[in-house]
Amino acid sequence: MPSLSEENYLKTIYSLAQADTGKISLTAIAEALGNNPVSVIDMLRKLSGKKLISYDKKKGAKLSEKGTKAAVDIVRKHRLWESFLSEKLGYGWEAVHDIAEQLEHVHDSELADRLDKFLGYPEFDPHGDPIPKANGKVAPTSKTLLFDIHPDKNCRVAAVKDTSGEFLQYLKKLSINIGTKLKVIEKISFGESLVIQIEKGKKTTISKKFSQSILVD
Amino acid sequence: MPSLSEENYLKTIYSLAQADTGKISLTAIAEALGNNPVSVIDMLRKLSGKKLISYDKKKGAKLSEKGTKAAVDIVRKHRLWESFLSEKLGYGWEAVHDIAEQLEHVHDSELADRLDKFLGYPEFDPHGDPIPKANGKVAPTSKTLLFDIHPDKNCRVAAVKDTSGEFLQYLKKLSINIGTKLKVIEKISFGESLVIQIEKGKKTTISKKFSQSILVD
DNA sequence: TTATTTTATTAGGTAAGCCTAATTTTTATT
DNA sequence: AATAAAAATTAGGCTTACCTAATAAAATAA
Repeated sequence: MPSLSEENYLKTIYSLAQADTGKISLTAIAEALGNNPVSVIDMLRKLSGKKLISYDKKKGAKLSEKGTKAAVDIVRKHRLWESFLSEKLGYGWEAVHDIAEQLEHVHDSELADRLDKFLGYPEFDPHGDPIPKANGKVAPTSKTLLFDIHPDKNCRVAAVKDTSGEFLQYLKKLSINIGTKLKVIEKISFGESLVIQIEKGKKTTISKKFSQSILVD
Repeated sequence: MPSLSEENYLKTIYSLAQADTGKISLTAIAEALGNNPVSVIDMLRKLSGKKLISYDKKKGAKLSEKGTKAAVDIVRKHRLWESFLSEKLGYGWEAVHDIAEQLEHVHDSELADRLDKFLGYPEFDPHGDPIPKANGKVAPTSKTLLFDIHPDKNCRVAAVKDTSGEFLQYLKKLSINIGTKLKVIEKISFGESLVIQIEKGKKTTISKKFSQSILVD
């Protein structure tokens, strides 16, 4: 049984793979987890040893079949718990993530399936992400340009189309990462800019060009 | 915020205090947790440093006000989750304990209260134990040990003092649940065992130890 | 009271999962 | 190709929460 840390690494590698931004490098994982790359290399070796991933300096990290299974399982639990927190306990969508991050690590062979049944087999979590089925099937996520999102909708950064330092620097400055949740507040026709809210915090105005370089789902 | 381990120590000290078997010694705690007494002394010093307990070789361990609060909070979460698992997810009462042991450590300032509300403010968990209220009040248990019941008296299983899988498995085998009606047929002085009748059915001989792990009213 | 057993404690060690500092390797720029 | 920058890696350390082995202190039995 993977440890809590191992599960978090698997989950992170899984979402980086989903985001499809090419090679999953040490630094990408380190950044996503807020860890030091040194810690990451240790863990990748451990996960390799357990045949949950393959890792190669050149090719980066990649989940094995076994690792994918484990990761999807965690994602399933995460999204089911998010649904529970939102639908049954009345939490707002911005609150559910952190609690589900804890709940997803609870181990029991029947828990996810019972919860799924109790919730009426929901298709999507409160953020609109598909909930993996018990058999491991995940509905494909269609990615959209941030620019095309309608106001008041919540979304999650899935990928970026620009890899220039300038662009990434700006993302960093705004604390936007893969997985960061955004809400489109307003679309300003004049000047074609967008007002967005980043995670739970600050509202920021971004340009059309910028919003067309970010893919969300 | 106490760590997972710290929380487990607080909870253990709390239940040893409830059980009221005198001094809460190092070895008693070690036994309850399945740890080495050496590990226990380390942790007790740590908890003392945090003013969650007092510890003295002679007097044993004792929760401070702050520690009691923390312990009751964990017990509240544990019993609420047990109720959820039993009532909403349909788990059997022997299965809920282990899962609740994991769920009780999920941290969120509102979670317990929201869960409580969702469950309709239940008074007792599936094992018949009172669920502490949000203000920290715990209903007193006016229950008697099955062992102390006089022959020929009828009683009803109200709670169990042992939540080990082994014990609960045995209860299951005897078809004893919360609410099951028992009649004490005979108390055998030699060997200190008890002959009881379960519901209207079979007569069974049980050990002193077993009869001291069942609370009836 | 002395011997024995139980309980508490010290000393030192381990694994997991992090870290900083320094170094090597790879990639990008001039 | 030479140089600079970025990424990967090694070496060594830290904290938490455990452990064993050895010793001291206290309680119990002879």
